[in-house]
Amino acid sequence: MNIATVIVDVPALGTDREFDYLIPEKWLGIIEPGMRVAVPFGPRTIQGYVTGLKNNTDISKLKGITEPLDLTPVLNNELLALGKWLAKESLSFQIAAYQAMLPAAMKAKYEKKIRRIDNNANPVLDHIFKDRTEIAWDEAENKEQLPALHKEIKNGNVEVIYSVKSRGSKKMIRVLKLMIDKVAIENLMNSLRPSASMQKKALKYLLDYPAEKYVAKELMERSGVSQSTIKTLVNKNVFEEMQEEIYRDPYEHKNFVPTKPLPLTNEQQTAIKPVLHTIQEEKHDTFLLFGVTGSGKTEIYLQSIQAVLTKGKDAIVLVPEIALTPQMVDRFKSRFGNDVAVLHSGLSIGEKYDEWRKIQRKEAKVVVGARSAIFAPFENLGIIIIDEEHETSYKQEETPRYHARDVAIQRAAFHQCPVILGSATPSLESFARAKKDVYQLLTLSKRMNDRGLPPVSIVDMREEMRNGNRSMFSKELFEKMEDRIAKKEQIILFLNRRGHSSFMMCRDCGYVMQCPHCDISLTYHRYSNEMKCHYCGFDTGVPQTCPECTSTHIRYFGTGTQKVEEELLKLLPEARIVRMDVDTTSRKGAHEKLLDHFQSGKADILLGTQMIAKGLDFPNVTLVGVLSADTMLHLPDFRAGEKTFQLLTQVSGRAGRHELVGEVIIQTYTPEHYSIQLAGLQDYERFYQQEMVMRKVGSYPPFYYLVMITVSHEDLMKAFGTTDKIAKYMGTKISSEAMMLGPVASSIPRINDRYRYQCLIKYKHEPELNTALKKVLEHYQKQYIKEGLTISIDVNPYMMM
DNA sequence: AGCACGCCGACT
DNA sequence: GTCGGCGTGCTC
Repeated sequence: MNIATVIVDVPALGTDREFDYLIPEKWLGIIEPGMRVAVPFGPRTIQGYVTGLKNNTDISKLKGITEPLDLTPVLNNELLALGKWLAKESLSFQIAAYQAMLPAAMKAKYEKKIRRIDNNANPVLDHIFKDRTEIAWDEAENKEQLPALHKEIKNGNVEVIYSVKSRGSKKMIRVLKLMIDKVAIENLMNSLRPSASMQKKALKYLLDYPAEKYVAKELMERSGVSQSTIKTLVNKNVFEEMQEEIYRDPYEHKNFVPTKPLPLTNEQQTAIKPVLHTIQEEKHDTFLLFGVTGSGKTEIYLQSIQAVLTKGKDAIVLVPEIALTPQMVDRFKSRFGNDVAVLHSGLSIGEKYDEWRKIQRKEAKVVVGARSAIFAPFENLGIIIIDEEHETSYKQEETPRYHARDVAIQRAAFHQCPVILGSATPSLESFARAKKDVYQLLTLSKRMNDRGLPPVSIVDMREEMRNGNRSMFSKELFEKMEDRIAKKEQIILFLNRRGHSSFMMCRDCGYVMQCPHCDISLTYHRYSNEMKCHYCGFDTGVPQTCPECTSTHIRYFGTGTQKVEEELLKLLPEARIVRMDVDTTSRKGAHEKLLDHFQSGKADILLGTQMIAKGLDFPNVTLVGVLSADTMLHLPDFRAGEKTFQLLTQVSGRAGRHELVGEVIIQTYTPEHYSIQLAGLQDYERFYQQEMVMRKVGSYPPFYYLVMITVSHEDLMKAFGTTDKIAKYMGTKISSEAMMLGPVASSIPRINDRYRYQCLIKYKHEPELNTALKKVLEHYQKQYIKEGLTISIDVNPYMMM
């Protein structure tokens, strides 16, 4: 077994396969599948992943592996196979799959240097190198020394060297291990010359504070001796010097109050029983835990995990990024203490790497994290839990475009363990599967506090308008807000749009200010006093006069969180407001700070977008207001109704979770829409029935599977023409049962100066579809990548724009 | 993705 | 006649 098969770090079609390398004698038995290695590839050295070992190859001119980059494999056999499966399913490169499965810190960094190899006097090289033997390629490039160096390369006086640097930043600390006992220390002290006072000081410290190991820095500080004294003692074999890895613990300064399993209600007991049974039997099964908000799903997760840990196995809990609040993490940390690793996007690259290492070194048994935590390198997985399973953030929107739910089921089948999908508003796909007994349905219909769900009142804003109320708050909402503030209770206001106003229009000529790079109107941001594009980030000043007709009658339409905040300050000057949206939470830790502020009662109103809809639990909140329920409903997406229903239900669930009775007000211009009506009634079953009819009529999931092909190019005709050709080609490759829609311009026809066309395939069963799609990629990617054409294929898309 | 090899225009 | 443009094709 002296040949390794390697997937190299070159994301291209031609290189998306295994390459064979000879394992040099000195690495034999050391290099294993799943390790990262540095390998020569063409003229350079790059990173690769060893996928297997073998004895024979058809390749005659085999190169040798340069060196291993890991001490132990970073991917086990299960994960290696999973990556291969993932690449195939999502039509992406295997290397991209492996990279998505590992923390970003493991992505290779490359260094290109020029090394001097002549020994003769050479004025040109003497000038360039001075007294160094190596210089960075970039440096030479910046100083425009490359032409001269090229000549010297030809002359054989310098060579180009490539190296792979792992950015894996293990944080190391110098530790001194005590090698002699107390008696020996005393003997040594007595034998020292009187002038060696510093050494005596250090040794005295050792006697005063006995320990096996000392952190070098601490020892030096506390005993008051210097580096050189320590060095002397190391030379005298008092200490052995070593490096130890330390973890950056983002929760270092937090204390967790340990919690015990809570008694389960009858309903919870019934629900958890089949899960525990599956854990005992070590079988694979997928459960859909359908429980209204506040019905105690989390306690079921916690106790299922407890059962898994008792069996000596590990658990993965996925939570949507926006719900990965300190509140949620605390619940797991409190129950399982240091066994919990947390992975979310708020951590730095280094912190994420540390959490990952904790899992790999088997120091954590439970991981709570966002989407990518599904790849946690557990070897003995006992359960996978996906909370809020309907959340679209479980679908990765860049390659590899995978859905965490699919990966979870794939992994659980391998480990023969259960998957729990939990939600108060399951995705139609999952609920349909539960109805067909593909998943086992577990239901929690009662809230823990035995209160019904809070009453929801739907306010018709058209009616308000007719009655002369032109503000963004209906009479009912405003009165209730005044009432709550008077009672010192808290309010959550939800608005699904950040910024100030959604667009700016000239009242004289109707001009709407648009992004010059995207076909979308610019959003007015008051505080920064800018017009911003929410798609490409473009920003420009706010015009005082209409750029079209120079009129000064400019008006801002639509309402964003900023504008609501301003209005609130005017209407309820005594109210203290916390605004939470992308603009106020972009700074690290801001999210937590704002929530703490509200939690501790330092604010009366929490105003925010999406991010406040999930998982938050504030006992003192008794009023939830949705300012405009329609913003989502009219998006060009067949899931718009589903998303609206889910969002309204989630937001409503924020009220009255504890002792105080809650109330919800939904403002809308389309009160008759079934998504809004049924969200008001909190009737998921009926919503499901109704929505399924719509899906059936429209031939959408869960009745059909989808594949979306999006083509973009700076030239409109190029984008359209290519899409058209692809659509025609794919049309010939699918059966009569399937449907080919398009090409059509994307609903945002231009982003970042690139025109976008798309086509959609709807199908039930097409075994040859993947092969045909791969052909399309091969054909076009090869031909057009340099012209700047991009083709993306999204299997089971969630973003329809 | 790089980079080298390879075939056509403006210079010592 | 050579230096150098960037168009294909390969990388174990």
